[in-house]
Amino acid sequence: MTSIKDVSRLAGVSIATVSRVVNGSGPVSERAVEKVERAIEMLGYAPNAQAQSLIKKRSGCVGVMVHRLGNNYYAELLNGIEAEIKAAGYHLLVSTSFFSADAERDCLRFLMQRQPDAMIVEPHGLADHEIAELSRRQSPFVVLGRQVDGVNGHCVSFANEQGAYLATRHLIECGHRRIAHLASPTITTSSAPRRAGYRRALEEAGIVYRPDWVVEADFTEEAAYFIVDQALETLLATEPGITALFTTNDNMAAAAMKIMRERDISVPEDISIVGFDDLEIASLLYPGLTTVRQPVLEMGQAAAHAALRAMGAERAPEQQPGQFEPRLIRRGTVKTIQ
Amino acid sequence: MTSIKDVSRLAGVSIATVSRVVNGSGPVSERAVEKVERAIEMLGYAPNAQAQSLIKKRSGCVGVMVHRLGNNYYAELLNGIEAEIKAAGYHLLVSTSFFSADAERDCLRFLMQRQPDAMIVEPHGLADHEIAELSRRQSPFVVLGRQVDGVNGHCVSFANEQGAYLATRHLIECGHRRIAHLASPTITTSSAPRRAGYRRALEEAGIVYRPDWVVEADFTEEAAYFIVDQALETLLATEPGITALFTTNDNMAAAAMKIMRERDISVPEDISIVGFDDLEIASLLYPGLTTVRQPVLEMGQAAAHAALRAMGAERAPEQQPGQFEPRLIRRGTVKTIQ
DNA sequence: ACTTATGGTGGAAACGTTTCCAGTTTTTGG
DNA sequence: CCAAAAACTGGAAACGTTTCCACCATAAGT
Repeated sequence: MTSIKDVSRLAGVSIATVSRVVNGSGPVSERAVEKVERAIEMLGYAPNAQAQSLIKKRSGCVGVMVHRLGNNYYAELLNGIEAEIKAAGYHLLVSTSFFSADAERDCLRFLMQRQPDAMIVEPHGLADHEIAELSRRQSPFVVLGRQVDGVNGHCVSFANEQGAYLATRHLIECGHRRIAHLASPTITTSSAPRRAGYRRALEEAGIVYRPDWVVEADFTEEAAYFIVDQALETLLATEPGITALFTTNDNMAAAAMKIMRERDISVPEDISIVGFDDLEIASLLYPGLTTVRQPVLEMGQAAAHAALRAMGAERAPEQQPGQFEPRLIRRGTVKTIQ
Repeated sequence: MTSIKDVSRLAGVSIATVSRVVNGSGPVSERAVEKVERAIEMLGYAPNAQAQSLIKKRSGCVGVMVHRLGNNYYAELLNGIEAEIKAAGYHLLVSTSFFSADAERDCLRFLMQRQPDAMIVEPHGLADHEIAELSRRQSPFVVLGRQVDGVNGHCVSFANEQGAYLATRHLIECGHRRIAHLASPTITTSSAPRRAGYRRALEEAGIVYRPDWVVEADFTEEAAYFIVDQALETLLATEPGITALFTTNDNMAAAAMKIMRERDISVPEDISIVGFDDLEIASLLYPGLTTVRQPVLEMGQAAAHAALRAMGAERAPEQQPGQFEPRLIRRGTVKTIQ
């Protein structure tokens, strides 16, 4: 790697002068500019970003922690984040933390050691107080997916409980009373509120909540297929059987629809389904998936905006809401019965 | 931010000693270890990764350039890359370069300035010679998606021409002769070979190639929907109409299926469809999408392995093939006619 | 008791930059 | 033509580390 020293030597000027022409700071004679530029060209010199950020106090990077990359939900989220961050001239340092508090701690430590100018994290395993403490170490700090008290920064979240409530209430309004719930693992932040929303809608309608009708499946689709398959096995065996299913996300709903098809159970004729998220797949499936819209892209953008604003970026847009609200999207997987 | 100096001061030892206990290098007395550890604990000290990699010659990061994040194809690819890279103790520095040579140059420059220990890039706009030249600046350098001559590193690619040939031949074998092709923009590396494979199958069967039957659509799904809609408008209007469609990827196929449904064109009764990639969505759609399997996850892993091997990582697996081969996956979107 | 290993320690150079300061040259205005 | 201002330049410190080297003890072998 060629350094600034090589350039200064070749150009016959001092290091300071090279630095000035590279950064356009301070006055430099035309003659010197020319010599330096020629030397840079010849050597293919590019400044070492590590050395730069060591002395300036900014790295030009935003650290991002999410669970996985290989998932349409996170793809969408990252898309929202990246577009905004990049437009403001920053770049992304991404790391994943599969579902475990330890992995999250490791991930965060790694990211923070690189001195990012801001952090955007989506914690699941970490407790609130730990997140709050961490947020004090890194100034712009935005947490995605939940509101945590005492955090030194911004939180961008979604009204999961209300979303699940809307989904379940919709099924109830369509005459369903035997409604199962395909839930995500309890470590997921959205898991508990979605279960709660489901339960609230049930109880509000005077329907008794049956714990054996909420079954847990993994978030990953590959695993989901088998687990959903197994879960449905049990669910479909009960007498009288369920007439509707509320799944904790669209991917699970898609897997459930496939499994039902394989078992000659018609959706929505035999069983109605409501998903969650309204990812692109929801509109591509047949029948179109009735679901609860979570504006994932916008949430990513909001997180990025919050970070940019806190960094004092020029292009920092106005304050966004901290919590996003759900909206029911009716398509073709719910049938009105009786 | 607390530095090693703060720790050394608090512990009452020299900077060198602190460094030794942090890294477990060199001999340190038990007493000193204890004092230093207590000081680290109290201050919450973590070494500055930038300073570290400035003097050691490694950063622990692998730079990755892909086009977009918000796409199931890239999500899968990144998943493959990240899992392997992370397992070897490295982390990802990700940046996207929307389809333009300039954006790719910028992206690469940014990434390389951070002195990654290796680079994994998926170029589209850049010419071969430029990539080859770039590869000489950064030692472990792996290029994804195409084989480029003279590159100083490894290439992981897919036999796109053959894949498109298989897809088209399958349609021909099922009796189709009026087959259209929904293609990706020409800047995409996979675009030309897939068009060529489509054409080869046609000509091999003595079917005349009609340029007006290959229409171009954007890679992004949102745009795809409208463009596919428009493209199909023209395609479906021709007399005698097409009986089959080969799309350049599964997302486009999914969009096409949706559009056909909206127009009361039955798949595969009225029109057969073959996709490309075999992403998860292919098996989730109804009817299941017949497609050409591209092992995206494995390709990501292969790229990561190549990088790790070149970095001399302990956990570097054996040599992977440079080019992956296609395989036709038959599901339900192709009907045998006549 | 005298050399020789050994364990422990701190000083200082180095990594590649930016930036302050002081110095030198050039320009400007009278 | 002279002083003052402005333009330009290079030296050196600083950023937070690691690591080489030298030093001092203490312990071990003759």
